Amino acid sequence: MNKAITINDIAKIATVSKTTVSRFLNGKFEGMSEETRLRIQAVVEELDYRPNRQARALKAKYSSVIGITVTDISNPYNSRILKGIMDRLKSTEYRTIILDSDLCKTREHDNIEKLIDEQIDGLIIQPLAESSHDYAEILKTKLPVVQVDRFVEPLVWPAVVSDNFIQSKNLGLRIKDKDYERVIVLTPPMSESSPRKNRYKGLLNALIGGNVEIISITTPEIREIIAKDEKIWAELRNLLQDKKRTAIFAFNGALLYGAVKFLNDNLIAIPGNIGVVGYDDSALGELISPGITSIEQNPVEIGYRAVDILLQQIIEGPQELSGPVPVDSKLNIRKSL
Amino acid sequence: MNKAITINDIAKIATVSKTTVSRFLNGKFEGMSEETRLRIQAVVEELDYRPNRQARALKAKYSSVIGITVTDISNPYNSRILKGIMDRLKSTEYRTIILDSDLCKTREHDNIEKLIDEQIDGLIIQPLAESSHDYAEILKTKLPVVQVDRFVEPLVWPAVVSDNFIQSKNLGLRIKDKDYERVIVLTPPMSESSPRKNRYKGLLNALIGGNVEIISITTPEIREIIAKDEKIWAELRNLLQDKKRTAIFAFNGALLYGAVKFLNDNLIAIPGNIGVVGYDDSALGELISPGITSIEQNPVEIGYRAVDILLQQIIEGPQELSGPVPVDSKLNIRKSL
DNA sequence: CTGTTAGCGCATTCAA
DNA sequence: TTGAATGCGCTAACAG
Repeated sequence: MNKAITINDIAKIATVSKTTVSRFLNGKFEGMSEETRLRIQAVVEELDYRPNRQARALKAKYSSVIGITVTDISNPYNSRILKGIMDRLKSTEYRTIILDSDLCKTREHDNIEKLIDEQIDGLIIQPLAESSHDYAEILKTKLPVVQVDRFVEPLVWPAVVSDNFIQSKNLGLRIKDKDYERVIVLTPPMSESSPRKNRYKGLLNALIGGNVEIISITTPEIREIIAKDEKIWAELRNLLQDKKRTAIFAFNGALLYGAVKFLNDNLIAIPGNIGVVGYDDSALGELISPGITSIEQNPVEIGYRAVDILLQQIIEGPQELSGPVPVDSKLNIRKSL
Repeated sequence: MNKAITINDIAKIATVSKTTVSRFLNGKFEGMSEETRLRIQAVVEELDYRPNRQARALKAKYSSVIGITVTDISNPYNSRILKGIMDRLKSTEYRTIILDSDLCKTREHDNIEKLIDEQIDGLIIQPLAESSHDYAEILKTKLPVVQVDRFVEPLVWPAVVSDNFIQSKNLGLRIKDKDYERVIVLTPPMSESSPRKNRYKGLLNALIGGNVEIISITTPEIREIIAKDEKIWAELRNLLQDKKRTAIFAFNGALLYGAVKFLNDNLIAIPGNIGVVGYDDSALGELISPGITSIEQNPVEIGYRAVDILLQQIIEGPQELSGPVPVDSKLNIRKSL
């Protein structure tokens, strides 16, 4: 950090005013003689000068940083959303600050405040709260926001999410076709997450009026890769006592893997009387015996789209909102159901 | 962003000078009357005042931000390192800026420059280059740095890494015990990564002087979850022609899963004539039939330790260096080898 | 086409 | 025990 060189140094050496250097730095070449431009450029390159971003942000009132809150950064699905975001942003001026809420609403709240303190120009949020009203600290700013993966209602910010309803509906149809008498849904609390709600609705929509029974087991939020909470599996074991022909539908990868493990451990063959299916965050379903039929989302694409929408908002101001932007997911049909 | 309140506002309302407010904010209470302190405190809380971080950083020459570069943020192993880092940092003043090098050295270089521009107080790096000399832009600063997962030599910065040598050596011993005639190592280029080198060395150390042959297949860097590059598997198929009793040792999760998939697809039963083992980034080995014997690292712990060491450096200045700090990994013995 | 001037919000001398 | 003055590095009127 040897006495970083500043705009003043450049100005002095190039024998121009710092205003002119500033103009140069910001690409405002209109009405600047080619000669001075080249002169400044030479000095800048020579000294490998890099403007101080804090100073710029302080003065200019924009920071070129995008804030991001995710529910849990160690979740492989989330980390692929981040990949998409960062990849899309790499060719721009924007930096990101990523904060992990660790599935905790209080922390999410703190994180948002921290990000706002950071004078971010835009926010990408995977919301944890139940309603947009819970985000008063954002609402009272005019900050451009886009939601990813989940969204809160009323829909005041754009949202980019998987096509949960459709895909779960298709799956519901498949379950019906396969003559299951019952489906057991494994999900963390639905009230807190729009995808879960929509997955449930899709399933319901496919099964309504038929004679397939739907039961849900509501689990805690899962942080592990394989859900091992004994209570969940005890409850499942209980339900399975009656030997009904049952499809188990896990709403996330950890529960899906947990279910597979449970069935393995209990030597319950699949797909026999019991079928298993679910959302596969790690995309490893094909390797897990007997081949897990699963829904594979496209988190990288979600990240891409979110950035596009956010930048558009930042540049052109608020846009029309017409419902969440769906990103296709894919049903990988394998053996387990 | 409705006209954010500043230190001036606080000063005015509390009828003190901004100097005093500044002192208050920085906890310099020595020789400040309790009365003014309480008065300022009241106003600050009342207005929910939050100091502008850019201005503070501009003036104070430190930013309270930690920069991080990872090779690939979507890698579940890396995302767990990040989890550890962020988790450890949450109780501190520090923020993080994470940049993804996407397995590309040029991008890593750019990222480091960007981070330095950001006036970071410290850097956590998962290095992609081959030597510390490749990091001239860091070396010429006095920036506190700690390496995670990998390290470059000569060792000029602390490094927190898995106990690669030991664990691979143990594995080598196991391979020898199981009477394999040959081990085929699946790895991306070793020159670029200290863990790979040390895993190889550990294996070698266990096998040297015995009569187990070691062959490596060097693959490209893998970005997918399951390595599907046909060239790799064609080469493996070729080697396997001779029906030698072979242990396949994959140096990362994607290759491990790729190998399992290859063997599945080709109906090669494991563990029979062929055994499989490897580093399991996703920690799903227990679910993959027939149960994959694998090495499970502890990336979260690596993150923790890295933060501890970095903060110590930031606060107390450079510390003695005595080799990389090892973090225990674990050999999960299952069926595949 | 370019420079002068005036801050942005804060921390830090130096005085009082 | 407190304040006035100064400047960090930059951008943006407003002149010229």
